[in-house]
Amino acid sequence: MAIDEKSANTVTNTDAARPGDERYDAQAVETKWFERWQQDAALYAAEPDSAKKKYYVLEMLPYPSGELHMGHVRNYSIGDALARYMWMNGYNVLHPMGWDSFGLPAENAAIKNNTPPREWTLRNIANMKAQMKRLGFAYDWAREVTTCLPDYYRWNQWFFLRLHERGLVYRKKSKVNWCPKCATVLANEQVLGNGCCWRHEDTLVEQRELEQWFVRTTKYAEELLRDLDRLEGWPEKVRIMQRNWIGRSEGTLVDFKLEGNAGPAGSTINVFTTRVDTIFGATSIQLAPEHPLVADFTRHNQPLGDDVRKLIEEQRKAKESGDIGEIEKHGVNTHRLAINPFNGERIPIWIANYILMDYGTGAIMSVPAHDDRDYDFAKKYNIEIRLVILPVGNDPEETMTEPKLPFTAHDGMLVNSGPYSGLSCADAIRKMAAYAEEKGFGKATVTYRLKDWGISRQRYWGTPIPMLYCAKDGIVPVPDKDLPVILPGNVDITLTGGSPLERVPEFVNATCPKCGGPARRETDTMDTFVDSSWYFYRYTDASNDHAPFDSKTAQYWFGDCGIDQYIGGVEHAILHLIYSRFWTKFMRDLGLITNDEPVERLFTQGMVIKDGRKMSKNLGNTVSPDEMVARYGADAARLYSLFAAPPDRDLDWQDSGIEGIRKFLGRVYRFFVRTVRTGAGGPTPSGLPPEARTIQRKLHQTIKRVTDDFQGRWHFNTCISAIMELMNVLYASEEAISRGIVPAPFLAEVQRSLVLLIAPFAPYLAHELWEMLGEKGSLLKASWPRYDAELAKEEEIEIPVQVNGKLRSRVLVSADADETTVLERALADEKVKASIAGKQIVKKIYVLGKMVNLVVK
RNA sequence: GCGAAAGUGGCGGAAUUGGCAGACGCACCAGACUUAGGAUCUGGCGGGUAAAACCGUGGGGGUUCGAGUCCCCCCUUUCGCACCA
Repeated sequence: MAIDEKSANTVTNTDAARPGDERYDAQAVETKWFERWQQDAALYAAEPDSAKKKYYVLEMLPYPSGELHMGHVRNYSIGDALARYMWMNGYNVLHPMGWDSFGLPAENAAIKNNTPPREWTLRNIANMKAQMKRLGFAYDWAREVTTCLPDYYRWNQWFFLRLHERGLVYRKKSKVNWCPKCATVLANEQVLGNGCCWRHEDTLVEQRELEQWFVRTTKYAEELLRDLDRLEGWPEKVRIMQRNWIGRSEGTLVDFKLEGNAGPAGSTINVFTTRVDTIFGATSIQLAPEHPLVADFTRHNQPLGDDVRKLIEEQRKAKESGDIGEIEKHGVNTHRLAINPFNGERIPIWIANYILMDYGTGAIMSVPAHDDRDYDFAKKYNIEIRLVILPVGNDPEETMTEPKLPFTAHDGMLVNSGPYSGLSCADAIRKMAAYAEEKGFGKATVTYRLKDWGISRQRYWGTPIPMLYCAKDGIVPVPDKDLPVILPGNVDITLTGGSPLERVPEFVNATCPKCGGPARRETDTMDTFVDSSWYFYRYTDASNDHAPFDSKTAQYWFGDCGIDQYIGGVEHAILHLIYSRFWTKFMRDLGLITNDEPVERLFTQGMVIKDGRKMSKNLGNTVSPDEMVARYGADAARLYSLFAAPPDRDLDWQDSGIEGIRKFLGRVYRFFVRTVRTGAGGPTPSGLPPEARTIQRKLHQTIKRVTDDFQGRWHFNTCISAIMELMNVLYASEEAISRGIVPAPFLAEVQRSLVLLIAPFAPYLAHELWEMLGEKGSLLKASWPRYDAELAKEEEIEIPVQVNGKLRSRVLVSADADETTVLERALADEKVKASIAGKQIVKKIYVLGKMVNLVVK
């Protein structure tokens, strides 16, 4: 039946022959409210207001692929429920949305459909925005950020210039994936497991060295690591992942001189080790195949050069296929010697496939007795294994006896180590590092796994890097006044080689701002992670055209601790969230903001699974939000995505489940249709009849459960169960209600509270019911219901009685009954009597309000 | 290999602090209403039994009056990291 205000507000036919026919027409109701909401653009607007407490709730912005998927719906349903809850609690809520709209898929789509990336992207945005609006998400669209538009990306360029001024961005040669058939650069994701191009499955991808721009994220490595301890509102999992990614490692750098004429005169091999205490046990040096010295060794040694090339190839393949770590260890002996600076010993220099050039110094001292990998290698090539650490421990049997090799524990004692013999490992590390530093051949140091961030992309659809190359003045930054450097349209992005922008003379040819002569523009664009590193600051002041944002405004919304609640997928635990943290620290040092961290609380929601696998287009097991909205309505789709599992866990999508939610919404609606009496307000009378008291108790229990979950653990699935239970109680009381036993003002209070409770989860239905109740004000401005602990209390409770820990009976007692009374009642119970007959009670346990346990013998 | 999370009915899941295992929902079964029911309302629903007893939270031990929850060992799944020197 079609819903209009008239019929909804009328006392509905309780004597209808077929009560089930009062069906909830979700489409009609949702369309009505959808249209109303479209007419009020400022519905969810927020402005800084020092009189109110702010709350910044943010969901990760989507890539505009064209369609929302269920993962999005779930993510935004969580954030929207929270935003609405905070609104109803009187907070000044900032809840924005935007588009992470640069990136490769737009270029692929352009090639496939012959559509310019910009057009394709903006069309997708329009579609997804419409989907979001139809789902009823309460975003302040006036703050929409679209990263591919010049009013946003000009500030990427502005930040790039600031980084450049501070030496935080630099140029370095680096390897990129290059497909000879495509004649272009590939992203890592476009290189298949077998090392071939995704478009040419028979063509091996090559590595090419190109000059690229790097952001010096490592400058903040220490702070990024240290501040992780402060992020108590983040999942431990994410903090661990970031800690591992940063990969701080304390150790010692030691120079080994080359003997005789090995290598260029006076050259040394710089080794990084965390175990300098084992250096007297070093029996070889191992170099990464790509170590710079290797070229010297192979220059006049053809066979060695061939072997090294094999090692390089092996390593590269293993890295690409992801099973580096499992490949068989191989190496070649250079037959050169290096000198251990601690004891003057000559040890052979090898080149090995298990040494990585991009960690430490690309060279290690090999101590087979005390390292698993070195041990394997030494066994294979018959290199000496020399024990220099003995175990010391609580067990005298083990102490100072020869351990099973390799012995890798680092709480032992040194032996065979000259003057250091007898020291503990920890002491030896300190003393040996100090000695190395004093003698000038080494020092204690810290290395990180974290690398500087390469941001150059040989791609079209990204932010142009604002740099110029002048024959006379070299590398020259574009002056601020010339920003933005606009990304040209009408660019041929078919894969014919090189960066697409190189083929646009109007773009490439520029004038040097220093000398006025001709200059060539940088044709690489920025990694899209730059866009998402600071977008949430832009939301605070999205249309600012003279700065990325106003500092004061940003300060209001970020406060000291950042975004109050950030919600997104765990797949962004590392890259996006490390870059964002870096960018925040950089902006703080720039004086733009005062917070040290961007996000105070982070919530990572689980994936949406169907038929046991992640929902994805490739697997063909997707569920379309549009279809769900058309069949069940937005409320049902949202409610189900919250009901089916706790939000931090994976959600197993079942079509039959959403059906159940649809029924529930109808049940709520029908209850209102049958029971709402207009003008039934007024204070709830005291001394309610028992039928009403039952409802009141359940109501207050429900408010408590839902409120507690919002405040704490966010298990919205149990919130919704609680509301369902309340509905069940109301249905059970329907006779009392229709007979007028439940006082009308109290019933009105129940109805009002019920609407407020479901408002964060099912806004369409909530608004319809709110109106049905005759409420005029905005539902978002209504106050969240409060519970009264006294009213929530049960008057009578059922106490289970156990005998020897086994449930034997239950007794009903008043809630304030004391121990004596409860035990008396328990002992008087027939079933209890029967099970303790002939036995002696040795102990009586009563847990207040919980249970009785009688221990008998 | 290292680290993290998880394992509960036919299914999704509840049990927040050591205290009635299976809330809520799906599916299923029965009843009511009905010209009709794929609507609606009500009831039932871990295994087992005539009813009880008894058994039951991946497996095995343990602590406790009492364990899904705590401790030890093991198995499985998922995720992250991984020759990181």
